[in-house]
Amino acid sequence: MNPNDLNERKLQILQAIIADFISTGEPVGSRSLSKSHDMGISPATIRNEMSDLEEMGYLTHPHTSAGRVPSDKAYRLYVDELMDTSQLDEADKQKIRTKLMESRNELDSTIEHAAELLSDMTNLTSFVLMPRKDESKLKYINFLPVDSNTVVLMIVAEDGQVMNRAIRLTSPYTEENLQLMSKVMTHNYMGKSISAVMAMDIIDSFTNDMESLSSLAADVVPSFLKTLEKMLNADLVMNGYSNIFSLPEFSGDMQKTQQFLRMLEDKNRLTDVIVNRDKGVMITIGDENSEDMKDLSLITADYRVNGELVGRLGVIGPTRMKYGKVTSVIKYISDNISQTFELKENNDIKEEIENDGSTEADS
Amino acid sequence: MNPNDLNERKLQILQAIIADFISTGEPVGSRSLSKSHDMGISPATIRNEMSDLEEMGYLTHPHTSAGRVPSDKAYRLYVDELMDTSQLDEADKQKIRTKLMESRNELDSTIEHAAELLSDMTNLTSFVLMPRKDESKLKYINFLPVDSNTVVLMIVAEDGQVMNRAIRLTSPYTEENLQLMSKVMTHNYMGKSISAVMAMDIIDSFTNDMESLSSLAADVVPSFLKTLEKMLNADLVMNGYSNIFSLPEFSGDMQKTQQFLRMLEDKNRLTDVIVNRDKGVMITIGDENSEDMKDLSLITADYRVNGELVGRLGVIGPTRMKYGKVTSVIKYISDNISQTFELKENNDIKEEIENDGSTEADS
DNA sequence: GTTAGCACTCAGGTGTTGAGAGTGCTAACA
DNA sequence: TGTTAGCACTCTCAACACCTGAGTGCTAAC
Repeated sequence: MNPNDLNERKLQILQAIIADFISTGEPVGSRSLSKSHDMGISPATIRNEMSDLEEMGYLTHPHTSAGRVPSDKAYRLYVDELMDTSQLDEADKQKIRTKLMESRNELDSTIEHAAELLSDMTNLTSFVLMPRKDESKLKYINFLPVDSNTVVLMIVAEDGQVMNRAIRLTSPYTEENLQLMSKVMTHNYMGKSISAVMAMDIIDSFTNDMESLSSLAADVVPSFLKTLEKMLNADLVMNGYSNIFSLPEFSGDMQKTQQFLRMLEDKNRLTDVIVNRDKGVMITIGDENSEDMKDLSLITADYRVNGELVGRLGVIGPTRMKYGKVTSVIKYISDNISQTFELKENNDIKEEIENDGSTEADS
Repeated sequence: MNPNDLNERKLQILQAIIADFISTGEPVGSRSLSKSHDMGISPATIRNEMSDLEEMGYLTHPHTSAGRVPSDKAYRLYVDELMDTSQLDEADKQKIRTKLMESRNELDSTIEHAAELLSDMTNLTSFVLMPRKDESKLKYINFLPVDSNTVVLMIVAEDGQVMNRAIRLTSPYTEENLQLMSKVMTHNYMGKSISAVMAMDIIDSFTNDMESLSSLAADVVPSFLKTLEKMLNADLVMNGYSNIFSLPEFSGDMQKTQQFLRMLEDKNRLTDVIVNRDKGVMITIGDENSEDMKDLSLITADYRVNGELVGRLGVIGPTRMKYGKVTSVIKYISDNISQTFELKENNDIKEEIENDGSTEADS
């Protein structure tokens, strides 16, 4: 359990095995290990140490005459103690900065770009959770006429989120009713959080107090609720799901591949898993995950907008992944997003370059 | 070429081969054919006919001692002349109607449901193109303040489409400037189509005429253009991409599967292909498609909203698919969407059921 | 024109075999 | 006492041969 169980040499051997296995995907044997990493020790000695490591649960054996493979426990140790998380060279950093800068005025595109970068640079499947809005407060509700029996519901929240949805009415409306409806709803829900509004008994308040609106309300309220729900549901953007085909652990095994893709297709489930992870950089390996991801690893990190923790991004792939590199990439990207969307006060250095001095506006 | 080249018996045999192959996926031989379809003819005779059919290009041979497989030309003949497009039983129809009814007030969810239905019932990968907006005209443009350096741009079109996007400004704004900007832009672009606005020289008009807005404009206009572009880009919803794993043509062949999934991952390309298809139900088989889809078939159909052709839906899968069934499903779904979103005047029969008479509103 | 018979072909499954990589154990060594 | 060489043993994997079943094409008879 305790890494202190392992003497220096065991640690060194374990690290070498993990490094070799991560880069090749093949079980590593004592002989080849003693060749590739010159550690002044014979294969036989390595075998003895390996045998110990296996007994301690750090290594496993696919079959008698195969080399050793790191266990989830070994990866855990590696991630906690051994790996190098500063594996990004300047070129990689530059690439990330450039791509994220391209769209630095718009959160949505930035986030899409982040997902692309993430899957490109790790060669894994990446995902980004769009900003969460649980506690965002409603600002106003508006109905726009479209045609004789269609209106658009528009919900605007204080944090700038706008959500809209076309609604077909079962009975005609009047302009006045529509405006009244907008006013009443805005009045009722302004400043309240989405979840608070959803908990209210909305239909009733209309049938009781505002009879002239009750027919319109009957059409509109269900859509209103659904739209609120949609605002709550964090939107998951994914990228690079076909990357797994280039990984040996999948390319031989159709069933595994299918399982993986089916798992990804269940976005709700995946969103759930991601939402419920710890803050900060979190790495879960193999059986630390739930059953259906028990031979996958998940690495996630948060990003902030205006200093507030709003979203999460990460990758999913086989337990054999380049933890060091991947973690560095994720960290760098999430930090970069957070910085880009820092409060204005804190980053007037770079931003002002674009601004050629003709500023007239002033709040 | 001409199906009239084929006498009654050849047609019958061809149809039988296609039917068998579609349902099993195995090359069909003369002997097994004479067993399964009793057509009072010996295997030897069938062999002779098959040989003729092969010479005419309707059948191929994976190798000497395998059975026959229909060619793309055979499928084309089958689709044009032989297949039965009324293969939906009442249960299927019911299922479609029910699911689409669930969300009949909201176009967006209806369309998502349509994609789900389509992939479920065909066991293929389905896609639905959201309503197209090339010619929709702008109604107004609005900017909502969010925080000291973020605003939300909101574009509303006459057809009820609303698009919004958060913009971070490089310099502060004033409420007045924001409102002025909304007014000016609304005034300039109201009633113009999206494509027309995109063709205009927007930045210039601000730097010349409205100096006080030029700094704000510099921040806002690029995002405005990007947003318009996004409104133009038809949004593609896909479903059931992992269905292909259950098909024998893929489940043996990793490379083919990978190719298929990579093709699906390039949404822009796929959208392009779908947008450029003919109106109505269109079936393209194998090499009738572009190179990268040359052993796939594509079936698409349009749906209308308020009588206007707005979107398209369909499936993609191996050339061996149940053309009759699939076509029936697609047709039924697209008709159903179109009906559900018919102009109110034409479908007051069903709709009124939900409406319990307390209608007060009246246009 | 249709059919039975027959020689021929080929993919795919099964069994065998040998090479290669690896382990574990033992005995000798420093 | 820890380290190492040597060796027997194990297991996978690729190659090879072989067989079977399904199918074809051709020919000759009906």
